[in-house]
Amino acid sequence: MYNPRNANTSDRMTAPIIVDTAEAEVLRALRLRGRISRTEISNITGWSKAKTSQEIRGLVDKGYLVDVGEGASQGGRKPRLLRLNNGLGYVIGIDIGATSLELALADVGGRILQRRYETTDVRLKPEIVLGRCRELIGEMLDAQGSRPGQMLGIGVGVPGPVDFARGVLVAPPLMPDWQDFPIRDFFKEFFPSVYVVVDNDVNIMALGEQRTGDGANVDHFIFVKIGTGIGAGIISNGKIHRGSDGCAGDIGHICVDKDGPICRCGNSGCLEAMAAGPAIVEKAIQAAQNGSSPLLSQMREANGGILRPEDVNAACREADQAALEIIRSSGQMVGDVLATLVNFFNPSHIFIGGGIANFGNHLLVSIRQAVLRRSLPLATTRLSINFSRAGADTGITGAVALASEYLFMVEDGLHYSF
Amino acid sequence: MYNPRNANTSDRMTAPIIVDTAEAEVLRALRLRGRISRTEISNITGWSKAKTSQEIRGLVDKGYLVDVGEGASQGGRKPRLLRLNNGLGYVIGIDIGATSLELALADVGGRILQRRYETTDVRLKPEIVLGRCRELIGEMLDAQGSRPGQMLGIGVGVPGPVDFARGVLVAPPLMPDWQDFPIRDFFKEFFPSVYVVVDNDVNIMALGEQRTGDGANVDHFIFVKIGTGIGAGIISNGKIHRGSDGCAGDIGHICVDKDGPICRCGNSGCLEAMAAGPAIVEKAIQAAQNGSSPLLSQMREANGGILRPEDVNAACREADQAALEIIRSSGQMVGDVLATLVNFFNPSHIFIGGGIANFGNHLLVSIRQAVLRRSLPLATTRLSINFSRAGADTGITGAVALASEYLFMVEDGLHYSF
DNA sequence: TTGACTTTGTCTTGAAATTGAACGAAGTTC
DNA sequence: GAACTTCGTTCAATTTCAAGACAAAGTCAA
Repeated sequence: MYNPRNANTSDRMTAPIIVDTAEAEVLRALRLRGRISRTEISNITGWSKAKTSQEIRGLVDKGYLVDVGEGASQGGRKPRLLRLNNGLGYVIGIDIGATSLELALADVGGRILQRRYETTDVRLKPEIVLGRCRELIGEMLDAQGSRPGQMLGIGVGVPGPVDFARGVLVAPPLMPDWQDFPIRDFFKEFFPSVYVVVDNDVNIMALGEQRTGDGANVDHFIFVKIGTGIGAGIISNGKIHRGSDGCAGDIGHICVDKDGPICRCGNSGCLEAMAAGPAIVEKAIQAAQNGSSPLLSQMREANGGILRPEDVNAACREADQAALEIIRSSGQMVGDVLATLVNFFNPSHIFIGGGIANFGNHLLVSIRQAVLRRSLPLATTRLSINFSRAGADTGITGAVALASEYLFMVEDGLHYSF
Repeated sequence: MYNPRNANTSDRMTAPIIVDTAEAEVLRALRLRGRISRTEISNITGWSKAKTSQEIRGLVDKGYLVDVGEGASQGGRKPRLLRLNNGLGYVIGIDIGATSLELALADVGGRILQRRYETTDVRLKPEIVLGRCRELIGEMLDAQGSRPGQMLGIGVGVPGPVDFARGVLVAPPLMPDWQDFPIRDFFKEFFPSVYVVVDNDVNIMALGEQRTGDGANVDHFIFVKIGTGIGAGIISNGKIHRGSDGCAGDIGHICVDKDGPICRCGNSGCLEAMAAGPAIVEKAIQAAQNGSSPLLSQMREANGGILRPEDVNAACREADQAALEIIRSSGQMVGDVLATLVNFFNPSHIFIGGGIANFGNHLLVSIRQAVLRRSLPLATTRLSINFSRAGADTGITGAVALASEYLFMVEDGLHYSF
């Protein structure tokens, strides 16, 4: 195991672009709109036209903003629209899953320009997995014809509890070798001028939903990932709620049945052990064996004795009763837990994502039913529960968003603008 | 029932004292410390000594701040300490419980100067209960020798879900007649220049814990009230989390046993129906009847056939096994729910308050055990679970804190300073 | 006691930040 | 095509702010 005493983990994140408070406000206004005129910025910030004009000239001179032509007239002279200079450089998003590795190279506006996908095993040593990430980053930069210094930031999502301030994993059940491994420094060694942000995989999905999905402008929502494990990303007041130890949202090990099967965490009857991907497969195999589902049995034989969650999904589409019951039961367990969380947290939206998220409406309906049955009416009348539209892309989108989140930093070091 | 169409509910709260951004910063620094020198304010705000001096002169001239003499020397000239001018006026805190009414008159610094306590029945019409509050406020002001205009704000805590922005109760199970009743306007009619803030009773307890209890400087905590009902106040990032409909923290109706007794909310096996005061009494009566606790039986006879939660508590102190088991079982149910919430929210502290909160360590120990057994180690290693030190005073303290919370308002109307 | 050194708070002054108003450019509307 | 709008810049006037000088009050050690 990695020895943390040898690590030189940098507790302080450094952003590549330092701006002053006024510039940060312009950038914040910019993010609200995407493309924006000077007059609009003046209205949003409350500054005089003179100051706004001057501030923007500074930002354009530094190359952070570019003029992108005229906008529609409001009854007078057409405004000149500005946006972030995409030529400023690139950011990298990395989504590390239990069995896969996904990377994207994007411009500072968050538009993805290149992607890489590979299968891997996260139980391997971090040097191996992250080393491969470094290689792939190099590949993408080369393909982009990038000059040194054009890569500005890296956002990494990992499937385990993260101490966000230090950027390390803490007691990750899935990947014990990663405990306290200084992910940030590992990348910084190769790309010294780049800042690196590490977060939980579900948190980045929530961030992705907020930035590029239906979570925009939603104050309070929960993003639930159902895949090999189950986890939640919490947006409270428009910001990720990480809790006091950075492990908020770890709902996979909530107890749903005291007499349930033993989970890998040691307890019995955890939500994850009863409703996530492996549990679904397990039940499907039983159904295939005991003859209650000839279809699943047939699929299993065709697959060489193996069943995957996708097969159960396919069986659902064929209206296979056993498969439907498996999914319905998973949805109900997830929904029962969510009902508790809805009463407690009162979000306006719940987004479901992860590998199981494409399982069509059977899953969604049973989740909704369970939540509505057990939550307070006041909390559910305006509650929306839906799949994340970004689907399988939510993770990588969020990783890119995480990277661009900390691109600009206010000089006092306390507040992040973007 | 009150007809909301006739109401003229003012959606916008108006604070009696409007300050500019700079003044608000001084007041914020003041709240951090209580009494503070100009130099300290200069350090906290980052302003030059000149600006600080000038800003404070303005606040002293307006009468908001007063000089309270010299502080201890730091090796040179003694600083002159400033604090909020308590002579500025009074605030009123009102804590409305299911069966009781508690009011306090405090100075703007939150120091309670007078108190009133009465039993009532909250199921009565709001005009009756709130009318009595108005009378008691008048009494206290008279006793204080107050001039008109000296009362600045009222903070009201009510036992039900509150739409905080509008200051009205929404679908309150305990008090249906209060639905949409314009509490704010009811007081404003009598005290026109006063602002009124209404919030859930548990939220104000959380606020009280944050202001005058052990919750100071704690970023994320949950305040759990166990009394006639069970509810939670959530502090996320130092602020009350009210959720998207204002009903966050309503954990009393989380299901702990699908086959449990019917709750007044209509569902079965709610935490509140199984572990709160009435359930404890119910179990105690059974124990008294079936002979498993001679002590409880004896107490019941002495009380004229009635048992109260306090009696069960007293029996616990006498090591009565049946009583201990009742409390242990309540604690475990509360703890099981809290375990879920700890995994989800990852607070660093949980404070237990309400009528059952004086039940000594038996309750606390069983809650702790249940939480530790079912929560993630990472979330519990630094978690503290304790009774609220303020005890029975947390509610009224919080109501006063709520009133003083919105005493000063920044002129842009968006940010509250204090 | 005395003299050197600190801390606190005020005041003055010059520099920097910010605004208001004027103005030209560019469009719309009737 | 005249009158009115909107957009953005320029420049002088004003406001804001910080640095530094200074006086007051106090500590500390010889």
